[in-house]
Amino acid sequence: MAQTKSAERGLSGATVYDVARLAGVSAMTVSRVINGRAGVSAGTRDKVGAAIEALKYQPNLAARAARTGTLRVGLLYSNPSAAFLSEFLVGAMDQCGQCGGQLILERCDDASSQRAAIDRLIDGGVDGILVPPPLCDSRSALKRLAEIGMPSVAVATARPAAGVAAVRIDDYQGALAMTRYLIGLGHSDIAFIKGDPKHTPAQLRHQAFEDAMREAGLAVAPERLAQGYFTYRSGLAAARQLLAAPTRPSAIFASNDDMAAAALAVAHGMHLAVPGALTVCGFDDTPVATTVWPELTTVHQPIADMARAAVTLLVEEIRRRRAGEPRAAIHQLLEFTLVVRASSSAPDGPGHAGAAARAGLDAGR
Amino acid sequence: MAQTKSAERGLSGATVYDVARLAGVSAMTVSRVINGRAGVSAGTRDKVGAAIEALKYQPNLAARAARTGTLRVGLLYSNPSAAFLSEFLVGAMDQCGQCGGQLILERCDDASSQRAAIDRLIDGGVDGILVPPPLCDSRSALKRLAEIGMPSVAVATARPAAGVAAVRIDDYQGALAMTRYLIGLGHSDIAFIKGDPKHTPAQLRHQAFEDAMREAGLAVAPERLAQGYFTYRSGLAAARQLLAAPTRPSAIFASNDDMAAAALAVAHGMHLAVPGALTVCGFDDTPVATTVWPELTTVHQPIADMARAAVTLLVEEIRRRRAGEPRAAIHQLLEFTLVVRASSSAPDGPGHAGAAARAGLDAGR
DNA sequence: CTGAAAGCGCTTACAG
DNA sequence: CTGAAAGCGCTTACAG
Repeated sequence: MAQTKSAERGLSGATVYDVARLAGVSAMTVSRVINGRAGVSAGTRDKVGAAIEALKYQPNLAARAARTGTLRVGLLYSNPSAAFLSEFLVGAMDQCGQCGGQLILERCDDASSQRAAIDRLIDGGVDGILVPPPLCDSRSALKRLAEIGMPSVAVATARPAAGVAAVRIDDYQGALAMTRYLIGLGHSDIAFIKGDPKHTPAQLRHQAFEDAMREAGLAVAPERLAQGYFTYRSGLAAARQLLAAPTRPSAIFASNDDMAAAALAVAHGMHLAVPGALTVCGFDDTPVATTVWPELTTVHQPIADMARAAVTLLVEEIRRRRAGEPRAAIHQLLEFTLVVRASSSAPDGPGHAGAAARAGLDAGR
Repeated sequence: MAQTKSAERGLSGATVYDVARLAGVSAMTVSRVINGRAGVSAGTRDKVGAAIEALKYQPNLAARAARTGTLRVGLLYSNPSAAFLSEFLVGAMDQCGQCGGQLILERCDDASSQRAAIDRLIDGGVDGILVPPPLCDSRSALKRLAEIGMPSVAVATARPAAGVAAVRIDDYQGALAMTRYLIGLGHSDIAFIKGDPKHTPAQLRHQAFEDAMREAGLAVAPERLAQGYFTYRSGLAAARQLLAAPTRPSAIFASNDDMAAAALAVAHGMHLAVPGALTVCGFDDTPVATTVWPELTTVHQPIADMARAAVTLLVEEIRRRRAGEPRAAIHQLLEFTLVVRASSSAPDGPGHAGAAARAGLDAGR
């Protein structure tokens, strides 16, 4: 029995006491160094650091949690895309693991069950709550969390409520970059599929599209705009409508990947070569972007990193609450990436070569 | 400070001692009842149970882990579908939470990094490893885990290696049920898109299709079979090939949802109404099944439940190893469900009405 | 700047 | 069938 002890605790069974003995200090001091607390001389700090290295010491998170009280991080999720959820979970678990926190999942499907789900998390003793989309855009959910003073972080909402911490990319800049990229390729007649107006990113993405077009001196005719709702099916209808116009656009920018995938399906149905006859772009870089063919040019959101950042922000808010300090409510912006894949190219259909020529972009032909 | 104590531990700050006092027993006995250990009289058990109820007592997982040594469950994942991963994570985290275990994720992208990923998990001190697809079909990964005597559970592999515990659905019965359902609808000319031959479920699903057809006295012409690789793109090519045959089948059964979604896209491109002119079915019930339009009839795998079962099996294997008992290597089969959605119906194309009539199924027209 | 002591809530031998 | 005691590895007041 006794000989299995070290095996049960990974390869290095070292404890604070082993480190303390080797470094010639007390366990207390080791603890102080590990937790980066002030009031340790540089020399002592180095000695302890060396001992930790030598012993390959890793703190026992369970023991720490027993003393400190485990940080319980609640995650309120609601029918999100599986792609978003899996990446988000990977990032959140990773960061929770780093700080010995425990992640507790609670699902709520419709708005009416939000309150119940929040109550279940509270009953479960969570110290703070992560609110990914689409819940992060729900006024009532956020309001309830604020009322009970629960530390919380909204993730990927374009216009976070004041007073609530948030992590997101800049949807406006992302859509601006995509539109400028298309214009740079030589497209001047670009259609846009709008997202669900209830989700805040939809508005910013649309606004950025219009602004980038105006900035380039390009017009956006009403028939180049279609309303979608972020679903594949709504993308099907929107793309059919856009491509039924008397003259066809040379590119379609859909405000998420699901709708872009639908536009691709409609284009194939009309025997339009993508990207030759029609360029199609999405937003989010979800797995569907690399599932469909050709793979989608899109804007990548670093979801796992956003989750890690959200956990870090939440832990800080929890600390502040315990210390009696006011909320920090930091809004953190992460970098997006424009990912160019096979679904976009310079326009080259019969009606578009001229446009490209006018823009002086196909001089090489 | 002291008054925040109970707040830090959820609503009920009760400990074993509180329960013990109320029940008039010792903390030890409470512990025994909680852990379902034998050697407690029915009367005592009831008293303790009542006290737990009254105090809304919830065991402090961190404290338990500090004493027992946290169970560290490794999850070796490798570029799986996001849909699979998110559901799997939800189930695995849930079950790990129940037993105070900690889930540690390790990603390995290609076969060459498998060994390194396994070593990282071992260095991280995991007690056992969960192996979801496609890694569960990797001989080398499983062999390595067996060599070092690491308790492990393969998930969703159709033919688990002997000596390794496994959780799965019966792919053969699932594909048999789907084929019989199509035949029952009146289809007699059914095409099949095979999956990646490297993945074990692919073979069983194909075999079941052939067997169900034979059982009904129906022939499967060579041009009704196409090779796919579980990807959307391979499904596109396979469906084009199947639908280019001189006579068209009335139904296509793809051995996963991604390929069925591709078949749908090809059908739309050929202006074939689904399900009117062509029935399309998938397998797995991933989110794409409800993303595309019409939504796919498919076979549902209860992935979250499979993850829960896998964690339970793994914990048991770990216990056996610690107790010096031999591996149990249980193979657990979970129920699948045939989910009928809008992509399937009785055949009613010009060439197929006759077939249905012959089967006596459209007497109502 | 550093340490000896007490304790987090639970469970594991060991007794009865 | 039941319990008193010791201890998991860590950290938190309290001293110096």
